[in-house]
Amino acid sequence: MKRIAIVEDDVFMREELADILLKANYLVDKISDFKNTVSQLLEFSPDLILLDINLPEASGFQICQELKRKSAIPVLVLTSRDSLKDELQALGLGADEYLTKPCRSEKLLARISNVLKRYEGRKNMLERRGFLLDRNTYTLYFGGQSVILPNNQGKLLETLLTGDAEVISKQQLSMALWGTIEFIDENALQVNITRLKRTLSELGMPYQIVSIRGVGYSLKEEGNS
Amino acid sequence: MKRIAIVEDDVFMREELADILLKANYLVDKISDFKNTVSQLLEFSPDLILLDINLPEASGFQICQELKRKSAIPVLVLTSRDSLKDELQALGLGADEYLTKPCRSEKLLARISNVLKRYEGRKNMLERRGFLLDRNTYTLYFGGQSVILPNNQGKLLETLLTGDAEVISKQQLSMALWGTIEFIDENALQVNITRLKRTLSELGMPYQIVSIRGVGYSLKEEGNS
DNA sequence: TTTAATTCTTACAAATGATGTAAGTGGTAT
DNA sequence: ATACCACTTACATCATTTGTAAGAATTAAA
Repeated sequence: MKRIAIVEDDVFMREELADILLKANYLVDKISDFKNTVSQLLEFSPDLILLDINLPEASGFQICQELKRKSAIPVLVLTSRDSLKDELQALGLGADEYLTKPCRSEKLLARISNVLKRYEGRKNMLERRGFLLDRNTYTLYFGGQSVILPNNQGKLLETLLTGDAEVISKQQLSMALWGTIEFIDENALQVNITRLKRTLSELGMPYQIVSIRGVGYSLKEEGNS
Repeated sequence: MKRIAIVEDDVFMREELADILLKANYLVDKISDFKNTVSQLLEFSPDLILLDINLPEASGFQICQELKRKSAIPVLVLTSRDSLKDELQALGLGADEYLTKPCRSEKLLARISNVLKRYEGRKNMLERRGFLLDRNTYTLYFGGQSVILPNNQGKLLETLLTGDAEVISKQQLSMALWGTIEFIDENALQVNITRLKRTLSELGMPYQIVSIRGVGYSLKEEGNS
């Protein structure tokens, strides 16, 4: 059963949407506090997000942009602002669908299942910063290319990407590779990192693995210090 | 530069659309004969298809369905029939987008580039009959699973799929595997076919490779004789 | 039913690729 | 200057892929 998060400040509208979705057999997460909307959403990690544009604290546009940067959850913008400009902006920010209220519930449901179908089978796909990584086979997609990463390199890239821009400790990486935190073989880890570095640079990726002395590694955009 | 095919019987409308697309820097293929629309389209193999529903010979719905069965080209249905029923049907048949005429050109272009972006990087993805095969790495996606096929099995499945339901000769398969038609090693081919069979059945695929005595092989749906 | 052709199965060996190990080089902070 | 940490390279081991070969099973026709 799919989970859908509703981001909508109007209580009446929110409940109506929730009702429609529940009747269509979806699980519903309702957001009512718009302070840390994005972190709340990531916490829920729904299969789809219904997003209003007019919100009290932040703009729906900002939320959409931030969501798309941090996750691969599909976003359906549902708003009463029927302006072409808004629609273009929303789509430009990566929204997957733009619908205007009022909207027939059948239409809404059709669009929702259309979007969900699009993302079907991408459950084990990790999409971050232009990377698309199959967490199962470790096939990596980037800029029209595709490469199969060896298992170890795949695990490393996966943990570096999910850690999201932060520094990843050697313990974490060791855990990902060998499932244990004891007796870390620093050298083996080192060699595997080197191999991943080589693979990424051969693909011409604008990222590079930076070592943080005594701590671990971090995946940084090229050029940034 | 992306190629877009226009399937629209109204000449005035067709030219207007072509004009809009050309100005937006797309290459345009115009279909004006609606007898073998699908084969014409597959011949063109555009990056996207603009499809009208009301057509003289066949229904746009049929065309959409057939297209989606035979190819992975995105279809944007653009019609003057503003009925929810039509929209639901079109989306149900796999259309990627449904817009009603008249439509602002900016909106059309935004939706087009949205759909194109969705298909970006899927250039070397072969999508047939529920299979999704990366022709580069031979990573196979099916029903939420993903597996890496060994090179030979990948090449075999690729040729079996692109040959589209027909019988594929041993010559073709031999060509795909070793790049030559001379000195076909029937046994080596045989062994590789067996291996592919095993892989597919392990994945629980509803297809099976049937041998056509003296000719070659064919990929058939399970249960069909 | 018998026979010959074709297709299939299985096991094995060579080639390729992934991984850990080890020894030595290079860089950095105090 | 020194000690520590990070990096490079080469090599041995292991797993996987692939062609080969020999024999079993299936099919079609007499």
